Amino acid sequence: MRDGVLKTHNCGDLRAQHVGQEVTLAGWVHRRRDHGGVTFIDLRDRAGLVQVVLRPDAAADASLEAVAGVRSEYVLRITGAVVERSDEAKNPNLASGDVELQATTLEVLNEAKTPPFAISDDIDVDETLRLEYRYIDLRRPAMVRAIEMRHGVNQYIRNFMTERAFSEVETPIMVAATPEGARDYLVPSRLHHGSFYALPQSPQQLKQLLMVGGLERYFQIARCFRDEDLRADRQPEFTQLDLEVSFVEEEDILSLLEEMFIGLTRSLRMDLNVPTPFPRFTYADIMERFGSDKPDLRYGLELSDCSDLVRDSEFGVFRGAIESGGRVRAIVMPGGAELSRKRVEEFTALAKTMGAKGLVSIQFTAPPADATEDDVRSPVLRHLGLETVQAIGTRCDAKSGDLVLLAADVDGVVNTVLDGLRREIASRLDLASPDILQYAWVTDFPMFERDEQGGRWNAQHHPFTAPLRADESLLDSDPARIRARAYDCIANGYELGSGSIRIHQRALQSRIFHLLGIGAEEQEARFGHMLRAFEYGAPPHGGFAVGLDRVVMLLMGVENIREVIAFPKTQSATDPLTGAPSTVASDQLDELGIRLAAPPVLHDM
RNA sequence: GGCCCCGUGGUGUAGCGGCCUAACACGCCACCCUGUCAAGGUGGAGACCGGCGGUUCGAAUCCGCUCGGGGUCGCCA
Repeated sequence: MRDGVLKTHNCGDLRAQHVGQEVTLAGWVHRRRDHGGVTFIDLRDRAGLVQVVLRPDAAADASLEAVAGVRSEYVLRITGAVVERSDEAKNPNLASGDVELQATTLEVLNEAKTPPFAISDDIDVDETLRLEYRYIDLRRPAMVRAIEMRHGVNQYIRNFMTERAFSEVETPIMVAATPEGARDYLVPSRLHHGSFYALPQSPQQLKQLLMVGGLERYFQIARCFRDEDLRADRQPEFTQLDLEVSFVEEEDILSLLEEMFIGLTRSLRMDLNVPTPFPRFTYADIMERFGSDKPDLRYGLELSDCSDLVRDSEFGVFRGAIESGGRVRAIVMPGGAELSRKRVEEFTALAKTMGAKGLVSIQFTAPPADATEDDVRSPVLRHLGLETVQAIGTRCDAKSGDLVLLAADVDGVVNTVLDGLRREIASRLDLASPDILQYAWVTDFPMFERDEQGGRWNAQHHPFTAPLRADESLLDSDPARIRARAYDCIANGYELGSGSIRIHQRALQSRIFHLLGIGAEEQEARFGHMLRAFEYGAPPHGGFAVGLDRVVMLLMGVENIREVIAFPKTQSATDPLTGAPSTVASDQLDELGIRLAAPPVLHDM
């Protein structure tokens, strides 16, 4: 950085090479050590810490006397000489620890109240308090690193995309509401009472229109908004790398993004192991093997289908589940045979919270193939018989000392339950290495899924996704079997992004809308602009969107998206710092033509 | 909407029916101390235990409701 007026150097940047120079620093008092005659101040700025020595004696400038009143987080400007410390006085724990500043003048730029919590990485502070005082929390080194990591990601992406002839295009934040998909955040219109803008869930339609507009290669680091319940990896507003390309097929998009992810990770986290090329799975395959479309692939723990082994057994729970269209599948916990009954019951309790009616356990203290009844501990040994139990153990590839857990239900429930158990087992056995970032692709998603009532079809990805060419013939006969030209990127158990090849022909798009239960009139009202655009020479195109908050989260090795967002919201979507959302004055509502159905509810702590 | 966990001085915890007019560490305040770097020494201030209502002779400790926070299932085209 160019020498400034208030400071010539950063505190954290001072090194032996600066010895002999007179410098002026400005920063915060990280710590003060008053020894009577001499006082040490660790002065902190964004770059780090440096020790300043102040000796306010008769020979010194009178300004140094102010050090007596200096407290933590005071903002100081200090001029002095950079000197090398004596060998005994060097501090190897500090990047600038070989040198220190001998202060000649001191200026208090601002005083500070004692902060509500310590500015330190190794302290565990209530998160609401951190958010209420986020401007103090951001001074912690971990937060500084996270913010800088975000910047690094953004910068890498902009360079990468620019080098490949992509143009960054901004799209509107106030758009038309889309009843499809997630709940919209709405903005009332003053000029059109009763009408609302929506904040975009993603720039999906606009980027497709950019393709029709001939842009060919678009990207944007775009803010997206979805009014749904929050999670550790979900915020109501989040940032996506949004991109769209014309004249491409799946392979173009996947290889472009794979190259980007590899380069991004290696340039920002050289120490991380990134297995390449990224493995690819079809949706059907990955669901069968892991029960999830975003499994953590740093460990195995694959699932096994045991339905055929128990179909004819006397155990009614299994038989019943299969007869009503379900299956019996299993996961193995290596070494789980030594768990007490109580510990095994914990798995059952966990499974029940995820919708399972129960969970069947089998503990093997011998290889399943030649286990006797004495080598098997299971509440259903008698119901299934030793032979079946042996067969289950063999099917699951269980070893002596392992625990097999079986869930019986429809696929949806079994997948949720076994995915949950798989994560829990991996967590207990500490199977996920923090040194690996294991990316993977998932392709061939189903095009449609039934809504909750099992009635009409919904688009699994979104209604502009093209069907696999080979499956187009099923449009009229068997929509459930149609696969979409959609793909996800996953990493370490998170969905990082998804995309698809889009429909670019009006006839096919209209046909899909019909299948989704959107009639001609509704199509015109809600999607007329898209259909019309497709009539004016829409090129084949496809794209992708990457959840950048999650990417930064993985690169920082944290498990919470709020740790990499400067001003995140709480689980109930509030901001303790600014008080959002807030009530508004009644004349503000009057202008918008809005009357509240009920008086606002004010909450106290 | 469901389930689980948490809520004690500024911060983090302990206490889990009477010994609590609440303990410990860090921080804070004052004084001492010229080389420390999580400085040190001496002394001191600071919470009525998220809120409300019950149970009990008696509650921070038990119960109910409620508010706030976190995790998760549903939800997230």
